[in-house]
Amino acid sequence: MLRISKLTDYGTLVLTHMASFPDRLFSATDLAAIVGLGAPTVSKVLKSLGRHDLVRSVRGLHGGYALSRPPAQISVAQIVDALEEQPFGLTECSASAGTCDFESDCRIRANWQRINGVVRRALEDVSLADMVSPLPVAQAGGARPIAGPQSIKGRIAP
Amino acid sequence: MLRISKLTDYGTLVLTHMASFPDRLFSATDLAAIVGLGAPTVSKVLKSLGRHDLVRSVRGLHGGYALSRPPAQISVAQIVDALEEQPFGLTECSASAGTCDFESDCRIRANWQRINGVVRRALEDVSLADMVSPLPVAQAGGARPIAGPQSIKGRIAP
DNA sequence: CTTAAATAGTACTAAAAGAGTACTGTTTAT
DNA sequence: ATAAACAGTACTCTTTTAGTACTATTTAAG
Ligand code: FES
Ligand code: FES
Repeated sequence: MLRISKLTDYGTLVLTHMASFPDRLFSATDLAAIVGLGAPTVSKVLKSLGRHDLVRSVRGLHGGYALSRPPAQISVAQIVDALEEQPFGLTECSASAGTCDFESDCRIRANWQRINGVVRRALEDVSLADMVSPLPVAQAGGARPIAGPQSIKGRIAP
Repeated sequence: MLRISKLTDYGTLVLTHMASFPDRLFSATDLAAIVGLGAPTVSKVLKSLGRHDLVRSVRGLHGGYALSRPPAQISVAQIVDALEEQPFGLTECSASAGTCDFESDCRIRANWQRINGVVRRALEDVSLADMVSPLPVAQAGGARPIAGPQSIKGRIAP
């Protein structure tokens, strides 16, 4: 429905918080508490982010996660790529080749790919650094967790 | 997963074909055959498009559908609005107010709304007229139907 | 060298969304 | 009167998403 998945949304939320304190190590449990989500969910998100080298992990006692680069070098597009399963693109045919039998004769595929390009550029243009400090046009507030059933649960449970 | 729904994709496909012959009346059955989809599905899409005044319908014998305005005045954004259920926006909180308890303190909501704006503008900038004739950067081919299980079915069945 | 606090990985279950179909009603030219 | 076409509704099946559970591995600290 032209939405990013909730996990991706959670990812931006968690990373945005981490970007406020780059270099600092956070345990998944701490982050979950801060952000108001369930610990297993945050854990899942961080593991995926780690596989894509957006965060680095330290195992063992007193381990945790930290950003793997400065916030300015992590874009929303990279977060989306890390947490969405499918390849980027608004339609299946325009996202990856070979999914449509009539690709070669497709009249509108090129247009969708152009649209995809614009959308992607919009996501690339926003970095974590932009997320913590307000953008030119926008005004920002404090910290904030995410809505939905599990965030409420996560909020109630310790 | 950052995709438009298949129905929306079908909508662009059907409308693009109709845009090749503006003012002409097409029955849902004919369009289904042309485009290679199931008749009930195309019917469903056209009904939704009609409710949003993108096509006008003529009932009764020899009835059918035609574009309600010139192709240049119908944007992809309008098609998306007509066929997607949810309000426009990449995240739930940024799409509509009141879905998140912590909206007032949200640090990244403004940024998502800015991203939404860019994405929406990209969709508004492409019209049906652009879809039939290639855009500056792209080259086009002939006609083409859509992939997937039901398109194959629609293709096999008369 | 044992323990406890962490991450890593995998797999499962349940809920939501999406897609397609069926059926019944209404309109209208012939 | 009939048949072709749109209108509306509601239902079922499938796919995707979300969340959780469980087990293994790592490592600082005592
Ligand atoms: S819709 Fe399949 S290639 Fe264009
Ligand atoms: S995530 Fe809910 S308002 Fe920002």
